[in-house]
Amino acid sequence: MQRKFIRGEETRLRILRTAADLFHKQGVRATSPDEIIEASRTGKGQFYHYFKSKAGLVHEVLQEYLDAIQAGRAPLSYEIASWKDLERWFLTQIELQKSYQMTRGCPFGTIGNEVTENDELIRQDLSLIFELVKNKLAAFFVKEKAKGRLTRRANPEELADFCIATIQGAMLMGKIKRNSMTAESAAHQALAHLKSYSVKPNR
Amino acid sequence: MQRKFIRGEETRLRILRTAADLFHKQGVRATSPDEIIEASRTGKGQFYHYFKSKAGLVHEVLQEYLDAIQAGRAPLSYEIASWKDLERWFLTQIELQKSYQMTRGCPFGTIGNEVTENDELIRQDLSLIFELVKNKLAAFFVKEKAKGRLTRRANPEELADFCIATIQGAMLMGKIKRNSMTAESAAHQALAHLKSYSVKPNR
DNA sequence: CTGTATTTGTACTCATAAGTACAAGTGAGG
DNA sequence: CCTCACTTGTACTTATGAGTACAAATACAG
Repeated sequence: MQRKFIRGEETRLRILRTAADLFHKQGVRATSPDEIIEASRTGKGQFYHYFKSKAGLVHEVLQEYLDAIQAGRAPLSYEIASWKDLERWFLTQIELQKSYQMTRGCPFGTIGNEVTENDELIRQDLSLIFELVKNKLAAFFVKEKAKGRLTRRANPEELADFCIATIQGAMLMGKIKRNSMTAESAAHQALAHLKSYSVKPNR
Repeated sequence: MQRKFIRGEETRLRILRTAADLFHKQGVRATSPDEIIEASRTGKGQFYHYFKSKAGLVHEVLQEYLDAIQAGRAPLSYEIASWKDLERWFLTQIELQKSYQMTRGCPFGTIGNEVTENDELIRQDLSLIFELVKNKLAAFFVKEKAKGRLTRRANPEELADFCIATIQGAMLMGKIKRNSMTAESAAHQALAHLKSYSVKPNR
């Protein structure tokens, strides 16, 4: 009895993906259920059958992002094993943004900026995502440090947070200016700073 | 005939300020004219008498921010004449954020993240604000460089953009995590990086 | 081939968003 | 003291947002 209820699962996924895309494009608030329903070629029936509310859908969208990052299904790799990987991590995000002609920001940042005190659950979902990303970045710095390739001063978590903050700011500015140059140069500045912690191992 | 039509100007300002505060708190999209009207203790009549539409109001709010920065009426100083000033520029923004218990981000970033392709005018208003800020920051780096206190490599505009991107990202993360620590450490990292361009003048 | 679980479609509801229409009030200059 | 520009109040209007109700279709289990 393996493949049961597949039809519905596909519908659910179609709604989820469409919603994620619209949220990324224009934010949560600006996206109505009706718009998601039309873009996903479904109906009210399905929408509220598979999701209990719009807020519930947002939660599931974020959950899916989290899972994707954990499972390596995200459009960029969060597994950093080298400085080259880290550079890719920065630049790929801007490349993705360019693929939308700089009209979008980071999907998480976009949603994050909309949260108010009434969206506590959403805020926590986002916190979790950023926590996960931070840990993945910090893991790299920890390893480098263990190998004696980072100065004693370097604090892995702090550096990881710095990476996230910079790329978020860079992408936001990129979207506002509709121009990738400042985003790219901010990323390069950040990378230069990070590398300044790097030292030649003694042996 | 100096003081004529003051009553109306006060009403207009009250609406403008209330709107700015609500936009900062919860974003533009989440703020309805009715909410602004109620919070400013006015009425529909006044609202549409003094502003042609909600979009027009947003534009005027941003215009007012721009003027305030130019006139030095902003809640933080954008006139940077020393590294100390620059540090203050970074940290004051986070202090302001703390005064709202980390429930808000940067007023410009908050609005900026909401813009879509239908808000071209608003996007341009924001671009102008950031351009102004960038120029003020860049002016400092230009002066330092002229005095031989920055390495030849240092590109003032690029450094200014880096400042803006970092503080924007830091404040966004601060809001999402509802916690100032990462924002503060990101700001310190950024400052450390900027200072790394600083050199002792030869004479 | 029939009953039950799942999936889908359509019509309705109720509140809010954004704006209009227009009447009435206010107040300074002549 | 009257008039006209400015200011304010209240009642519509029309569209959209978010969700409910419920019937019909479909699909597999036995």
